[in-house]
Amino acid sequence: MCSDDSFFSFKGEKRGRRAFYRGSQEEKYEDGIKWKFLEHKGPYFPPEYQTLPDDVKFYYNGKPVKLSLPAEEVALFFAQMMDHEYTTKEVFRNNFFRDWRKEMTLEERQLIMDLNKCDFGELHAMHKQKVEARKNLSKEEKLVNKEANQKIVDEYGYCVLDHHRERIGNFKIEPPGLFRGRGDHPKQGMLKKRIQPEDAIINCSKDSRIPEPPAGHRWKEVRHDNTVTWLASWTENVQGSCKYVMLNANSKLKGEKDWEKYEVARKLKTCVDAIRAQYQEDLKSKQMGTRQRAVALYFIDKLALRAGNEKEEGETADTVGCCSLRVEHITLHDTLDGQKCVVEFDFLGKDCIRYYNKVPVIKRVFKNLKLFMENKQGGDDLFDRLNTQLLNKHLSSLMPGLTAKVFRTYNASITLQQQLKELLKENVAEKLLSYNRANRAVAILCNHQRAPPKTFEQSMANLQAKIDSRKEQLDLAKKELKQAKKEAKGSSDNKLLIVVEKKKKAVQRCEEQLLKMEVQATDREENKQIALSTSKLNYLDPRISVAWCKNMEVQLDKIYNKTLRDKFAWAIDMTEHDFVF
DNA sequence: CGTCATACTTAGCAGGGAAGCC
DNA sequence: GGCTTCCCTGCTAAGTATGACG
Repeated sequence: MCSDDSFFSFKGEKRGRRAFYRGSQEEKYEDGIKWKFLEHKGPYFPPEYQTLPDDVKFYYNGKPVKLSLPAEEVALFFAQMMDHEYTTKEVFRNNFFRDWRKEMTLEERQLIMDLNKCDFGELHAMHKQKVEARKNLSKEEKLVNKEANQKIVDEYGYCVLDHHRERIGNFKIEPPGLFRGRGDHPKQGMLKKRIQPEDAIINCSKDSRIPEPPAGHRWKEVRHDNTVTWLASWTENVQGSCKYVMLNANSKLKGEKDWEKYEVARKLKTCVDAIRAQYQEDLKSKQMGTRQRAVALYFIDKLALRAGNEKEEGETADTVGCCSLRVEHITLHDTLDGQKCVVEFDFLGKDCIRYYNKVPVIKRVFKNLKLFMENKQGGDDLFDRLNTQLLNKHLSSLMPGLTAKVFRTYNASITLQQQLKELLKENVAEKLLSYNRANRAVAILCNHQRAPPKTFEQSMANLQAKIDSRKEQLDLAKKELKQAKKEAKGSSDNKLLIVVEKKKKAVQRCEEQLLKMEVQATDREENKQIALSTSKLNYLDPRISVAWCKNMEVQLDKIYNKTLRDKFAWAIDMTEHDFVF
């Protein structure tokens, strides 16, 4: 459907892909090779557990019990979380208690049989005290800590990859603790064990200085695999999944990958019409599987749903994406609020964020959905003949590199571009508001939510109070101006004329400040439950924003903070004002 | 051909510090 | 200059996607 012509050199781009390969030795490697040289110091391990002071005691059944070191460490994990709601949850407590008992000695295990008889009060109090003490450190003490941290970053936070010194993203091994899943996670409260060097695999060049394991330890393995980008990995015990130490987003390798992602999405732009025509056609297919695929694709395209891989039941919270939708997640309405063929979605997506939406769909989709739901229970798969592998196989046959998630990237970026075109404004504050509105339209499309800030109501009220007082001030300033004009009228006294000018300026300044605050209030209110940062970071082609800033004469740092400017350095470097996504 | 493992991107949240406010 | 607010950064969980394996 779409040819595989290279996507180099687009309008509005100073250079194409070559921008990443300045210098003669920096040509792109053969397929799958990620680097030729990689050197680093290995991951940084968290400090060992320090036993409790003698005066801080754990009590069981009212009696003080001196716990063994491993049991004590895990007890403290629980004690530290006691202000949090999930230590009251049944699943959390049970998982914790089961794993805690595994760390106990035989005697401890025989004694400590009931979590409800455990008193962590002193441990909890000690923790709170420590937090408080840390907060109250003097400026100098804080500076000392900061410098110590910086030393760790300097030593472990960088690697050398093909002649470039690069920042590592997460060079610290995750410390042990109690697993906190999102939503109703069946494994919440389980013990996330301490990782030892013996658990860690190191990846680096053969000819590099191999990182030294901490004294008295050895690595699980040292390998030299240049088809992957990670520097170290370990297996996490709660879910049994692999964790990786990887480069920072501002690295060349990550930037290149990011650029490629957006190029694939731009490629989709050139053939999305044909793909849409195709799935419209497929809605009529005689093959049930093809029709299901077409409906799923319709959702993914129109609603920016995620692909929806299968998940192992009981291992994670019950969340779904498009392909894994169940009958119980949608309700069909022949008519609703004056609209025809409305599908009501209600399901938990990634991170247990609720997706709730009422969407009118085309008739053929509606009829197919009715068919798919026939003779099924709520818990049955809506698309029983479809999974993400089948879907992606189909997509990659339509366009090289096309997968389900590309639609999210494409629709997010194209939405931003369109919205920015429509929302044209005069002054900088308003321009930024319209940028945020465009950003918000994308965040809504992608269902990027956040918990309303805890202090939201209060800070909103504070802002409103400020607006009110500024209004009063403005009224006053206007009156004064009027008065000054009156006095100056007919007079040629220069002093009076100067006063008039002064008052004019004051009114103007007041008006500007008022407008700024009102814009801020609107922006904040509209943003209450919406997270803009996720789409900015992951879905919006940065070249759109860079070009917009150039055209609007808005400083880039008004929309991108330092981290984002670093991450998108490639886009800042290559984008001209006439860039079109 | 389904299942599992692997690698990498996407996600929201907490805590701390810098910026903004009076 | 002290206080509050809010933004940034780090953290790590939770997705997507694909290739190996039996």
